[in-house]
Amino acid sequence: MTTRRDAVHDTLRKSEGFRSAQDVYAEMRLHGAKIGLTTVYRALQALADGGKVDVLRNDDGESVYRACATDTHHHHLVCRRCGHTVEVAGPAVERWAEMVGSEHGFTEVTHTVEVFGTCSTCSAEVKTG
Amino acid sequence: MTTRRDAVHDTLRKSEGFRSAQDVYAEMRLHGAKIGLTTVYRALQALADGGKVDVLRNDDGESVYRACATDTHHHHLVCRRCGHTVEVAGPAVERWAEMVGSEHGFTEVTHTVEVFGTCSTCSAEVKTG
DNA sequence: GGAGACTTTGACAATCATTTTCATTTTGGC
DNA sequence: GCCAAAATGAAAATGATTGTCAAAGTCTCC
Repeated sequence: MTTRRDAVHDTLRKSEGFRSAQDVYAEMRLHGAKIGLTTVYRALQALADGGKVDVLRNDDGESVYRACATDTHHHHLVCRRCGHTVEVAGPAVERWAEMVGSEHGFTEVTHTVEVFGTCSTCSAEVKTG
Repeated sequence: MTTRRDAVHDTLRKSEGFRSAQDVYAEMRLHGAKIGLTTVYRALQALADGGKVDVLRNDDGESVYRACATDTHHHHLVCRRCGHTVEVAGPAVERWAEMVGSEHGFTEVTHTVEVFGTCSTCSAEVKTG
């Protein structure tokens, strides 16, 4: 029985940027889906555990999710106004993190890197509007 | 009247790694300080706003704070077991983030970079214990 | 020294995302 | 059809954070 989980995954796929669990839930209900908030949370966690979606925390500390195009390790460049997200690979950062870690004797080094900015569309709007 | 705020700041200074607001509050009470949870939150926010302390989110989504040695922009290498924290500068990362942003037409680019690992002390413990 | 204005404080209630609980439903195998 | 295991979801619980508001502290001006 993975219908619900698939539905959640589909909803994420159709979204441009990162969406919160509450967000996904609200959208699914809007489109008439019969699903509970609990299930959305569980589906999202399962997808994240399985590496199917990426998770990060927004400024409010909420978990936000995104179905990413690539399976490989990558980071995100997120517009802080419209949420538009670009996936970026950064071999330089990977190497840097590894190096910094080993320099200080740390092992099993992982890292979180997120880049925020204002995308061209939004910065144009700010100027005109 | 900045006594409380200073007290909060002092408590942070005495700490090795990142501490949550609840944590700081509990510790201050332990040491006999008469202070309210609300005030700790407010003090921490004020300090963070003023750039006096660094904030990040731990895996639980809690805000954690740290009084850092340097005023300049830097990142952290945090031991995921003991919380031991090393401040690291990473010009390479700064440049990378800037580059990635401008490549995609993003302006006002900021970034968050945190590196987690297991420090030498802890990895030794894991092996023996 | 004291009055008044303004800020800080803190107990408590309110919020809000997330998790837990638990009874019901569904699915799959037999 | 029937049973066991997994999935579902409504409602309650949790827990960090924020808002409220009255009491207390601080400062200035007299």
